[in-house]
Amino acid sequence: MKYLAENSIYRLIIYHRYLRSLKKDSWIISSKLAKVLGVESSQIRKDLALVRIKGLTGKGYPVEQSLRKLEHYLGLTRKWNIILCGAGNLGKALFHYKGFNALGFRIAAIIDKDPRKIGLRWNKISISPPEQLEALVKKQSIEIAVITVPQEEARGVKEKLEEAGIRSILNFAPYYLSLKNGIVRNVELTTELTFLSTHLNLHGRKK
Amino acid sequence: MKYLAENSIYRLIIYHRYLRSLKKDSWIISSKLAKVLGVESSQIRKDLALVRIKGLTGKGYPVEQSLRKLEHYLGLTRKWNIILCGAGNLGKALFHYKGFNALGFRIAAIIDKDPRKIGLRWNKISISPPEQLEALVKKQSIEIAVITVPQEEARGVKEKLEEAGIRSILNFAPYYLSLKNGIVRNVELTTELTFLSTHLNLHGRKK
DNA sequence: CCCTGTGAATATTTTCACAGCT
DNA sequence: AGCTGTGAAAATATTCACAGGG
Repeated sequence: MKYLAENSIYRLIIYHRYLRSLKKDSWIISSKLAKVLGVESSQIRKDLALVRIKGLTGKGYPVEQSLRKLEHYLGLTRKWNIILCGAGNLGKALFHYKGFNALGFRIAAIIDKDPRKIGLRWNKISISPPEQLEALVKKQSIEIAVITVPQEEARGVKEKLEEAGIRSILNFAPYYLSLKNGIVRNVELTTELTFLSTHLNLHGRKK
Repeated sequence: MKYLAENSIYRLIIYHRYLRSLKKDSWIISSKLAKVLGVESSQIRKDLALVRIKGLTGKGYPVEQSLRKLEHYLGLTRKWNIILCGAGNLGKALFHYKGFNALGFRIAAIIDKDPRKIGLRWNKISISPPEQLEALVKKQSIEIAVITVPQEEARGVKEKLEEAGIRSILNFAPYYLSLKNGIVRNVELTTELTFLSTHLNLHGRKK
């Protein structure tokens, strides 16, 4: 399967989300999508071509069929089991976030090292101690991990996940992680806020 | 002030975080930082040169002085007031997240349209109705907004913020936002998870 | 005519390679 | 000897521009 650049994947995900909001039997033209993302329409056409989405000249792209193709390439035609590491405020907020079930993502296990939390249940999923991480990953066929532990524990958790064979991590801890054999998406509140402060700092006062 | 590319800003933020974990009177060499991010050391040297951070040949970069320079360029030498829009689970988790206070970020106002939440206080900050958004922004000198409302409300909130003169938004709602005169960081759980599923889907089975 | 598909051109980002300082 | 600073080269990403299909 052809290599997709990170930027293209990102845009394809946005297209997918946008197309889901349209009527299935309608058509969408590349320049409309281009405006959503603020890029040239040729960029959209190239992205779509990468995943074999074909348009009709003079007409645009068929929404329903394009959605199916996108789902296929983005891995959204199947279920993905997730292990949530860290049952704090953020973990809880993510757990209760509704949006991702519709895309096939399901939190199938939760771990936390706080003995007061172990044994508690969130919607029938019980919170387990870190020792059970590997067993849970195997038993529940988990392929994705979400880390919401504090900074100082992030590295240890990552190593445990690595040993358990996890190759995809979404990390919310303020500690930059990477995986030799896999991918980590580091999402960090302070990084994002600092982006904003930098922009205000450098370009903020004009106009 | 010189233009900084988005990627450079991102890396500078990571350097900043990393340097904060080092002893102030120590030195750091570019190849060490390079390993953290998985890029070439020349990249680091170029990034640092962009913000006038100078190293000593054969020795590296002085940690303390580099930190100060980074703080200056990243806008971390002053306080930034934030308005949190949406007092749900995610809003609450972010509100209680400790890490960003140390960098000068402070949530100074909270709005929510749910009448049952209005008037409640989180650590002395009371939850206000959306009608007060503009007044709060003005009175508290707020320059950054964090959106944690549901998808269907995101656009409306953004427009209110825009009218109130906000130019920097961190958006957690699953609705892609952009600002004519400003910057939006769109952070979305399902987008990030889909990134991971895409990678597993395309490259997952090898090795 | 309107819009896709795509080579060619341009712009941007990253890496290479090495001169030069201490 | 060890590491910075930086032009030059290479790799990537994006836009331009237009041929061609319905």
